[in-house]
Amino acid sequence: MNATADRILDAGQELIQTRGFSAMSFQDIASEVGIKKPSIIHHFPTKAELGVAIIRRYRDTFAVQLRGISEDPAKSSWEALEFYFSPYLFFASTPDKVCLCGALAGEMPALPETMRVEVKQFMKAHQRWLEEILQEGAERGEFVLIDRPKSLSRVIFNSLQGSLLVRRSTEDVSQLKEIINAMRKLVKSEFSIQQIR
Amino acid sequence: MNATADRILDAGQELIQTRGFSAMSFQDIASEVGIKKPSIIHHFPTKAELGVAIIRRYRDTFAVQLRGISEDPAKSSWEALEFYFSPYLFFASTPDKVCLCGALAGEMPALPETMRVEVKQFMKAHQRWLEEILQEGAERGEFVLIDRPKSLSRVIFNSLQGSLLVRRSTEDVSQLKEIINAMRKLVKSEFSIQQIR
DNA sequence: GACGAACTACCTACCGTTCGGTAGGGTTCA
DNA sequence: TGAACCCTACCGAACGGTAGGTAGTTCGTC
Repeated sequence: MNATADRILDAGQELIQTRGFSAMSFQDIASEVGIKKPSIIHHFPTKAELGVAIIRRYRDTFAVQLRGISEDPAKSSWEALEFYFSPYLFFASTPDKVCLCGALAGEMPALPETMRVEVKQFMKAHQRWLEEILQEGAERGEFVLIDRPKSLSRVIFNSLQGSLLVRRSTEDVSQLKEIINAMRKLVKSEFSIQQIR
Repeated sequence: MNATADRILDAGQELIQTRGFSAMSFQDIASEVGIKKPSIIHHFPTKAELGVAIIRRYRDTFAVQLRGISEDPAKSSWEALEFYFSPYLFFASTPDKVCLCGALAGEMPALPETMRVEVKQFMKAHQRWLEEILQEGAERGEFVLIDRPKSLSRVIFNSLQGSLLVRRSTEDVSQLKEIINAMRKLVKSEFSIQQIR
């Protein structure tokens, strides 16, 4: 019983995450939703405005969920981190989906300026969330960080984004799971250290 | 004094690395090289064939250079690893360039089948190279690996690819340098371990 | 309660532009 | 003489977006 505008956003997001913004057309969305092309333009006057709306909705829902966890004192930092991993694990279970911001980052120079602004804010928010989770987990003693939270959050974030990207080009579907396992170890220092200089 | 075909490949590669294959047109290349559009088609009959030629050339030159290092007994595994890092560091010094295979991986579902095959081989070769470098370095005692070479090579490869991607969306240009420093530490276990379970 | 204004949602038909690609002619040079 | 190279002039299809119109709903006013 979704409104048409929502179904347009759904179809558009799906197409961006699988094929990319440049390769997605109004016609593709129209076919998916079951309406005609100008009807989409009725709801979102330009392709750029549609793109901005998709990014904002995605970021907002993610932000709300994450804030819900971080502000709940019953939830541990570990649970927050696992929640942060969960969408990546979901994407990895699909044939070709990647994180929305990763997909858009891949075609930044081709995006309209209004969308670039949104993507940048999106990226910043992601890195900040992750850094806060690590920082708090370290302060609580849940994590034993192998490096500074800022540096570590970048390694984790970039690895996850890269994994989704690389996974598309390898038959190997387990790659992201392995990366996430490595990241779990990274924040708990569970590696079997052979030698320390 | 390059031949026209080479200049077409140069311009095409540059455009893929900055804007992507889908967003690159024959007209863009023609303008860059200073010839007309059909002249490009004279050298490369279809866009897909041009794409394949660009990937093969890129992969071959990289493979030759890397083999030259790995087969030179005077070169250490550390030097091989640094050589592997070097193109990423170069890309990071440009405004928007990413690794060719990373750029293409981002639009895999939109690529012609012939190109997808090449990209897959490209990815496999990269991961194999890196794994061999790590393996050999560990056997020589140059590296002290914090995890299995296969798992570690994936973390490194994905982090590097992800860094180039993410860097486009952040003002922060130092991000890739930090990642590479973290990776250097990762293969030498130079982290200041706070606690080991 | 009746009625017209205004609005939303969606449509058909079409615009100019750009896309990848084709046909065929002219020039250069071995 | 003929192959390699580059050109002008096209093509059909698809692109984002516009113009104009038709239903159906909402709402203020008498």
